[in-house]
Amino acid sequence: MGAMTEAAIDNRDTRERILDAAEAVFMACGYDGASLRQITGEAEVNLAAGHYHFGSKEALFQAVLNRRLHVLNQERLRVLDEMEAKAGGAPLKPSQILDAFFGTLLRMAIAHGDRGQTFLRLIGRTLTEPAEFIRTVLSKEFADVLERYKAALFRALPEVPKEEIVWRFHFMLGATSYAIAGTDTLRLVTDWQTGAIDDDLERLLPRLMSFLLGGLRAPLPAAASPNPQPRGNGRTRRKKP
Amino acid sequence: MGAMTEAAIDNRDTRERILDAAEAVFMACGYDGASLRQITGEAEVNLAAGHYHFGSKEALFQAVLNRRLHVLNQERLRVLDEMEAKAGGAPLKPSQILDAFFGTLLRMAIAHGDRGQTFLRLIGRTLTEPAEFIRTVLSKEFADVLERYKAALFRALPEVPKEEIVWRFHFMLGATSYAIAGTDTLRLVTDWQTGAIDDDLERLLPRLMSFLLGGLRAPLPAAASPNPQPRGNGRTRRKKP
DNA sequence: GTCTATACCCTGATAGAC
DNA sequence: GTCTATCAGGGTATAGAC
Repeated sequence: MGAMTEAAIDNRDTRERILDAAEAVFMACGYDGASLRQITGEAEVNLAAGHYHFGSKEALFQAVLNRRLHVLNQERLRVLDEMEAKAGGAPLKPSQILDAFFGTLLRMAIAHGDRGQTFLRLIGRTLTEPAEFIRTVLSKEFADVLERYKAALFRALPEVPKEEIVWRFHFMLGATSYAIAGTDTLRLVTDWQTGAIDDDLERLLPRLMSFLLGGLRAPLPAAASPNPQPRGNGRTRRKKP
Repeated sequence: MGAMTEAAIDNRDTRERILDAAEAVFMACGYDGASLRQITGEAEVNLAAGHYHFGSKEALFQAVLNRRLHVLNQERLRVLDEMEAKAGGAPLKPSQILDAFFGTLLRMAIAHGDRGQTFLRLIGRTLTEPAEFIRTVLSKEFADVLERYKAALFRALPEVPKEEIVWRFHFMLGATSYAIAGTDTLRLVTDWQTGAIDDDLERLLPRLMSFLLGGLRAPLPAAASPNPQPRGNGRTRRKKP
């Protein structure tokens, strides 16, 4: 403890500084767009220091990601645990599950202010990164959480085929990634130069949630019919037995 | 005409060869992952030929994209025109509009076999590319189509605020991009090593369509209340005045 | 006009001195 | 642990061959 020399302090600071700078630059430029020289320059450390502490650009990105994703997913598990405990064995409602998964994400981002927004956009961006190794990282980090949430959804919607639920989970992830990847993408659809992006972040949650719920609980597609004209237009609802 | 010298023929072939090779490599490696040397090498042309014909890697990518996107969006406009003509002034049904937009995409892909699948994955991948210039390209290419389809949706859902429709359009684009970006992403959610991906492509359309329709027509979120617990769980429907 | 050869500066990565 | 030097590979630009 008294052995906490200046060198050791510097070391810890170097690592943290690199992580912080990397998060900002990755966020601003994407994985490929960011350069190690830019990151280490902003962190005011030597170029090789990045390689010394993390080994490679990929590993650095992975470290940046995990630092945030881990606490998010732990929180997601905690919330789900709490809900299931409170339900005492009864299946949860779909709206509860979606809120625990997607709501936790957005609420954590809102709670952390600007930093949270950066983190949110980074995640959104990352979920849409095509690089192979990134999806490997993600699938590992998300494996537990997704398994738990899928199970919860299976129980919540026993009349919906599991295959269908998995697909719809996938659709929901896509919609959410797009929504949080930043307003850049939104400009594809709209022309508003909404300066009020911060406002919109708070409104995003209810908006997104009703969309996701509507999609998750939509009438099932006609079984195995490859009919190109879906007929599920009306308000037909699946009847309970 | 008689002046169609060998040089001119070679010229056309060079451009086409570069485009074809670029499409394949971009598709396989993503934008950043692909290198001009790899592309020109596979096309068996000189490295600088790419730069001569297209000016830059970005411009080449843009050319690759537009070649496919243009015909897709033209078809989308044609289908919408046809529907609206047939409706004779009456608003279209949301299901028709979504089918014209998303169904046209998937049906064109299915109709073109393997080539179509490549094209589909390329588009899905592109829609999730974070690079700035790519979204610039996309927003130009999609401007007309999105404007037309937004207008159609506004007319189809007069009781839903336009702002909400735009958001939901955005969500739908995200869900679809994810769905078609390839099964790689799907492995995040599922463990099935489904070899039958081709089968699934045909089933994707009805699946996706019911999800999107459900989301588009979902009950509206509680107006301006930043309540984190969305209550739109039941089938409450917005009343007409 | 088309295409080639070549050079320039950037990137990520590594080895070895301190 | 930290830094310097150096490497192969990337996109880009240009001068010159046909």
